[in-house]
Amino acid sequence: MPRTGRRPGYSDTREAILTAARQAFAERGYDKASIRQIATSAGVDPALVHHYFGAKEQLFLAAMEAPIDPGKAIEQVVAGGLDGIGERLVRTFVTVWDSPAGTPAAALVRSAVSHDWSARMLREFITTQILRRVIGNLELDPNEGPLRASLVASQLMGLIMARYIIKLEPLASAPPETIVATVAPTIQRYLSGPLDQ
Amino acid sequence: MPRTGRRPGYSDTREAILTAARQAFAERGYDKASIRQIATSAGVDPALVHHYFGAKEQLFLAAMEAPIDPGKAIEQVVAGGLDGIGERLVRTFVTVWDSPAGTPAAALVRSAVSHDWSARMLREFITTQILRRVIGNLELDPNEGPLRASLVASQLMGLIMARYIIKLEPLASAPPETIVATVAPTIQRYLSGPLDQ
DNA sequence: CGTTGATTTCAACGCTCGTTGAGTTTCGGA
DNA sequence: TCCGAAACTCAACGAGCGTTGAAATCAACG
Repeated sequence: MPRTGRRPGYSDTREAILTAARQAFAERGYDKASIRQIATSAGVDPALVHHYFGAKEQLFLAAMEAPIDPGKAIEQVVAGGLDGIGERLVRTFVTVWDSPAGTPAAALVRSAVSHDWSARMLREFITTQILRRVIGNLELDPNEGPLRASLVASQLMGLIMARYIIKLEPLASAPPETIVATVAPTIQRYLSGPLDQ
Repeated sequence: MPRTGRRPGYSDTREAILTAARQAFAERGYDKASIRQIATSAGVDPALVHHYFGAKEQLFLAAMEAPIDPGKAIEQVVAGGLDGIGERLVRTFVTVWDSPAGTPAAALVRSAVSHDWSARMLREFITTQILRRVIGNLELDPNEGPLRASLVASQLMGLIMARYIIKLEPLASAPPETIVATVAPTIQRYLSGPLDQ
């Protein structure tokens, strides 16, 4: 029974590592997530992780790459135009975050707070992948669009922090409908209301 | 010229360590801030930090203890009653965070995301030191009060994240008055408006 | 002036981490 | 069937961390 060398039969090790990495990054953030623990959790030697993905940063990028693609969700939300967009956005948002798809996103947020280039990544991601599309599709006034969009981002990031990271009650356990009912008007006003009232 | 032993003359080493610690915790969060680097930044040996404050957790507590006391600020904000509280709250909030007093608060937030008991601390702090006082002083309906308060917390935490941590533009460089004008109505509605519209 | 205690540094322990290079096993095409 | 490449592990390096115990120096009080 060899303890080293290639294993017999088909093997899905690469995906196993990615899955373990996503969960680790989501639960602990970039810095606290360790390659050694990711390897253990994938039933593998740490060196194998390095063999497949190279340095830790590249593993992080690989783990984030596939699962985060908000393109279709944004299109659906934005398709209906400004009317009722607050409700559609918040409902989609909470649905996604309450689902397993929220895991890698949580990883980005957790990492962004303590890690400099994770913060840069998140900023780039938010602006180029989300805000820009929203602004473009909604045809907002170019003078006000960016501010409106970043206000939306601030409320949604606060929702993430309160509900999923800090777990502030009663927000953390409130049913999705409560969140939608209370937060949607804020988003609606940030996008379509007068900015100073 | 001795390299060890007590230094001649008066010494404010204890305070120097606390100052360095506050800045380090604020810039890097609990985990990444290292005692060795705090010591270096205070011009001191790491062992001296331990001599004065004990373990790292106690140093963190000591660094947070004095500077964070929102009692008076809250009283002023709340004193005027529900009318116009959104504007007063956001203005006070931004003023404090734009000032040096924002440093230790940023430390708490940064640490809370990656560190479990920092998150617990921040949650306790927000609920007992802030939300409870706000709810009590404003005499909110006990059924709605906690939800209203945690919605306020979510928007304010999102503002922190977007403006001070991620530095999302144009929010990060917007003048305080813009923040007040745009965010205050949200806070006002969370506190005094109908919850579902 | 001598002694006690506070202040400060030094050297080291034990730990975890990311990363590396060499070695071992299996697969798959020629 | 052979052989190169892919998969995989082992052992180790070097760095940084929190923490510790002992020693050195100075201040203060009798």
